[in-house]
Amino acid sequence: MLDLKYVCANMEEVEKRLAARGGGIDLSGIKSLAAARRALIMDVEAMRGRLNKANEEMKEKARSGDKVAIEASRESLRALSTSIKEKEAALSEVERKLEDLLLAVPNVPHESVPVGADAADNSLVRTGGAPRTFDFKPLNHWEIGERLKILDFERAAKIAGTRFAVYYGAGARLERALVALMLDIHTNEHGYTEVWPPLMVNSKAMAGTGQFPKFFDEAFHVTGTDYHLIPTAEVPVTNLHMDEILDGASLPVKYCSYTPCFRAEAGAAGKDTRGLIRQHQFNKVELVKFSRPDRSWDELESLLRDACVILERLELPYRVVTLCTGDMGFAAAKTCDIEVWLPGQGAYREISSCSNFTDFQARRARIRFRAAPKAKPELVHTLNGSGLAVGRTLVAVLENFQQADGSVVIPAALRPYMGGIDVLQ
RNA sequence: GGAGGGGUGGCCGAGCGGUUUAAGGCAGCGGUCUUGAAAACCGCCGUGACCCGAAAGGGCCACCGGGGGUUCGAAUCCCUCCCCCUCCGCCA
Repeated sequence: MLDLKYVCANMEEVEKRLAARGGGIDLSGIKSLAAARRALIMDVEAMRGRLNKANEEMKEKARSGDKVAIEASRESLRALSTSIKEKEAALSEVERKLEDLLLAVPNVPHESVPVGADAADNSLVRTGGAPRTFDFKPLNHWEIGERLKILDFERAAKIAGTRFAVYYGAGARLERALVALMLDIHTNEHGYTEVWPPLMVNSKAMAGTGQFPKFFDEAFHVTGTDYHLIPTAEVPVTNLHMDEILDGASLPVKYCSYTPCFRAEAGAAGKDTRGLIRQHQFNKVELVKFSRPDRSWDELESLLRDACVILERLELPYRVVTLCTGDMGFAAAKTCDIEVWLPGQGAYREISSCSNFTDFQARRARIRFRAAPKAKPELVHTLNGSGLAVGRTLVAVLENFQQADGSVVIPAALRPYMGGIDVLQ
């Protein structure tokens, strides 16, 4: 959520910068509602002040036991009290409308974000590692997985549906090894605290990070409850500090969290229908940071580096791109994607998305900090990024380390986690 | 699932319709005293919206788990929801 005062004071500027995201965003309703709100607040406060004063006098009358005087005042005070309630009802209606509008407005892109319409306009930051050359035609990961009998999409469809997978044997082990490797690196080397959160959250948490109300249909919901399956650990972990005022000295707070993630993929019909790339359920190790506002852009850089380390340890070629205005998510001020090279597809595919949300989520979830012990609370900046998407990492390992005979070599960094398995065959 | 007991400021804890501008204590901050520290004493010590002001600051209103109601007036009474604790039942 954007700051109402900032929006009203910089209407044209905000509209112009939001327009770069594409899709018309009309802020005019916000300005008029904000003015109406201010007028109503002034009215209500003045009336309440009068009522409070009159009640002080009532207190005196009650003490002196002057029943006649009390009865005389009662009539007019009842009328005042009633009109206050009416005015307050009007005020809360205006505030509700205002909030509905504000909750639907995306974050303002940072100055450094390239303006563009879609993924084609994203800008390359750098590449890491070079794609290996194959002297045979590299297979897709689902072909490799099915041949090795470690992936089974048909039986997954039988028990669940499309966009699910079953892993067997060394495949299941590989998924688990990747999770362990990622968590070990982030906790031991990068200073993150591991978090194991609930996999279902309430709608307040979903609103805090920006999934609700706008993207309700992209999540799975538990019928008859206010529980919603998390689409990413970002949701429970960021909202851990909802309604809190953090000690400035504790920042940055850095969490990493392995969780399954659940996504309805409502708008993705026909996209990546085969394989592990786009599943209703997938594992992810997520990095989440709470930062002082003046440090958040540096924290985004280090978050990005922390995620890249995993790819480097796994000897997987990747590149980093900055998403353009048209390709960014709703809550982000800036997003850098890490894309891994997939020889089976002959393409770089997203494996991590690292974003600075500035104070957008913090305002929704009321996550603040005090710069000094007696200072006024300020909103923190929240950041997060995948470190990494585990299923897609497994895809990358299978495709990049496949051999001509159909086997897959386990990258050295992963072997300690594979219980003696060096090659899948 | 059943039966009870609770949710008050960073924490503990009073309050049970108008002496509350939320008592008191702890922690924290500033000061006096002291060579220094401790102790003692004094002061400060919540959040948010809105108004005035260039600012420093001042004013005003709201907030005692959330929402609603009764009343001239609600932390206090009523309804409802949420959460926590204890016991019982069931259970991975």
